[in-house]
Amino acid sequence: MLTERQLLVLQIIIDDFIETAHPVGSRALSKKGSIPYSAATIRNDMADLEDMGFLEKTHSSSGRIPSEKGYRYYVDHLIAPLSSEQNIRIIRNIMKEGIYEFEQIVQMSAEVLSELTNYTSIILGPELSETKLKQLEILPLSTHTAVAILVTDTGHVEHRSFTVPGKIDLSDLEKVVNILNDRLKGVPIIRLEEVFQKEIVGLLKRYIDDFGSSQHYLQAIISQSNPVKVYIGGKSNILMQPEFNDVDKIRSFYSMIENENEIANLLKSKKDGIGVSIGNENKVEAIKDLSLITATYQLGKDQMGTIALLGPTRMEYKKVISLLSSLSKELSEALYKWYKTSE
Amino acid sequence: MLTERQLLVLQIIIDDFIETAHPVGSRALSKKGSIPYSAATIRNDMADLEDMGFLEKTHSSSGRIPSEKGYRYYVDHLIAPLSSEQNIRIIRNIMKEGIYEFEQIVQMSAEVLSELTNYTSIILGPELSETKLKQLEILPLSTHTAVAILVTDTGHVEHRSFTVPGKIDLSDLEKVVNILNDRLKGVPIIRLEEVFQKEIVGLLKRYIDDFGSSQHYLQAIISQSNPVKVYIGGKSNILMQPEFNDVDKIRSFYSMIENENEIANLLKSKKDGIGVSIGNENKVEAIKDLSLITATYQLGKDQMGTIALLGPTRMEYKKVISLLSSLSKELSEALYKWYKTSE
DNA sequence: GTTAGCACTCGTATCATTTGAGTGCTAATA
DNA sequence: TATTAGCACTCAAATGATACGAGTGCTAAC
Repeated sequence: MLTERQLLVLQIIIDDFIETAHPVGSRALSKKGSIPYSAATIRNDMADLEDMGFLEKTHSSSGRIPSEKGYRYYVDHLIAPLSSEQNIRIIRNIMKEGIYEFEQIVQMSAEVLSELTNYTSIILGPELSETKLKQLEILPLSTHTAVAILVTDTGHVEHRSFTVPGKIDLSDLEKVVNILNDRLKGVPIIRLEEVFQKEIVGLLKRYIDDFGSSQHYLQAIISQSNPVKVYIGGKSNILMQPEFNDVDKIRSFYSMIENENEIANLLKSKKDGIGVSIGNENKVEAIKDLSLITATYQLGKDQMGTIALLGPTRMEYKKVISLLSSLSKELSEALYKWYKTSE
Repeated sequence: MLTERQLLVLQIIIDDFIETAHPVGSRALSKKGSIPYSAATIRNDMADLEDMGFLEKTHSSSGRIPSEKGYRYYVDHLIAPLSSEQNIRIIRNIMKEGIYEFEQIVQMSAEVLSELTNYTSIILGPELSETKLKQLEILPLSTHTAVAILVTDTGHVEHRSFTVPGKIDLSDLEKVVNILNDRLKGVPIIRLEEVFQKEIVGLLKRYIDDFGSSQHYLQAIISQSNPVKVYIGGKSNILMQPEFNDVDKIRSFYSMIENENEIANLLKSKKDGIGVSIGNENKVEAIKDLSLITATYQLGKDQMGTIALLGPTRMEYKKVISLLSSLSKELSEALYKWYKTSE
């Protein structure tokens, strides 16, 4: 369907445009020597490629720029995964310090990723669906206040302080904590509230004198919204890209990127492996002129997190894809080592 | 030194410029009716005010805009603190939900503050100098990994996971945790490391068989850098201001605002009460054309945090100052109630 | 002391013109 | 038949002239 030469032309145009962000003209291409045909020949192919929807013009006598369909074809057929010894070296460098803390390493990865690409990186922590409660503690801080701490088997810690009207009865508190731990340890985080309601409320009512007044607080602790953690790196790096030379674009980008929920939803639905969404392929309005590359990483058996890069549709797909797939592999490995003895 | 009329002119010009962001001309002022003098008279006063350095021109035949000296005078002499029933109502609304968590309330305050003003708000958590250790826990997650949790008397929780090469000996761990709690409870956070070195290392060496190999990990837990928490609200709200219509300005603003350390340093040195730094009065290069209004709030006896708003020098000083002072008062009160029983 | 009047300044908006990189099409060439 | 050269045409962006308007400073009159 596409001749050899047309493929070549398409490829060169996209490469060129990715590099320069300027429309690519036939004459300039021919002169640059990366293709041994005359401007006229290239022009013919360009016209064909435009008819087929792979290229576009910004105005009637401009050079060509890739269409989204063009990028899609490019990503699907024209890029060979880069051998990425260099990437791996960089990534190993992040990892080698020894994982002191999962969150730290993720944060750092996000920053490096963005630094390396000048796009904005987003990392989603693992979904909590399979995470289980390891331990629950409630420490009294004073007569009326206490802090509840919730630890999962992945080492994730959540805490919440609260204040109660009456005095805290220390022996009651101990009883409550014991019962809670007894019944809730090993229960998946997302089922905590359900189990609490079904199995524990009744139990506590029998054992604790004035349980009614405390139920509300306990419930708040247990059912705390457990959003997936979102790490974003280099929000301002993306401003280096020429497509963000427009103040309005910056505004809408930032008001999107600051809404973590939206971002989490954006990424949550991604399936395994590398995913590429170009421009309007994205369902979220605010990034319909950006591209999103996602990769997943494994944590334990069933848990999964997502790494992503958000940049202009004119993105260095080759580099980004290889970088993300390296990183996701390394991350999975490091986390495997870290958690393998947990089960 | 300044005539009544000159004061009036200065005041009106600044008010007008704050509102519109456009240079103010004599004719327009006179016509608007807010001052009962002719354009010529106003012009004379304007010229005098310019000679004295309170006003500036953007070019030889433009209207006047306030100079930094002008803003300074305005802030120091021309604004009467707004009676802020409305502010207080808004703020009370934030507070009344009941403080479930200090951090949550601070975060929320920051956002509301920014929403109300369209500037960027910054809140510094309390300095930890006077905060004391309430409890230290180390929970094993698996044979090689554990998570350490550190709770302060203010209900602040820090945690850190780590992995050790050898197996974790549970009875040793218990001993260690007991010794640590025994010796470190009530010790100010900033002195933790010192006390650990002086009093505990020796002790542990005697009690624990293979203490040498674990010392490193314990140390890491205890001496974790305890930076002051920074909450920033409405990073993108400030883009609404017309002075941010320039992409380069946005770039430099964002690369500053994303460096939390720099911001923490910027605010840490502020003394009690309300502080106003206008333009070049700021020592940090990146905000030399912005104004920073700070207020402090109290937490307990000696601890102090800072609330700030960062906006263009053309800032609604009146509104911002009253808003900040109301909020700092409310925050201090709320925190007082919250922590009063702690000691 | 205040104001009216007037010449002057300068940024901004508008419009015509030029320039240059690009295109499509046709005819010549290999 | 596939490629290339040539040419007329298009359009964005840069340049420059012009008009406009909001502003100023200064002087003289009130």
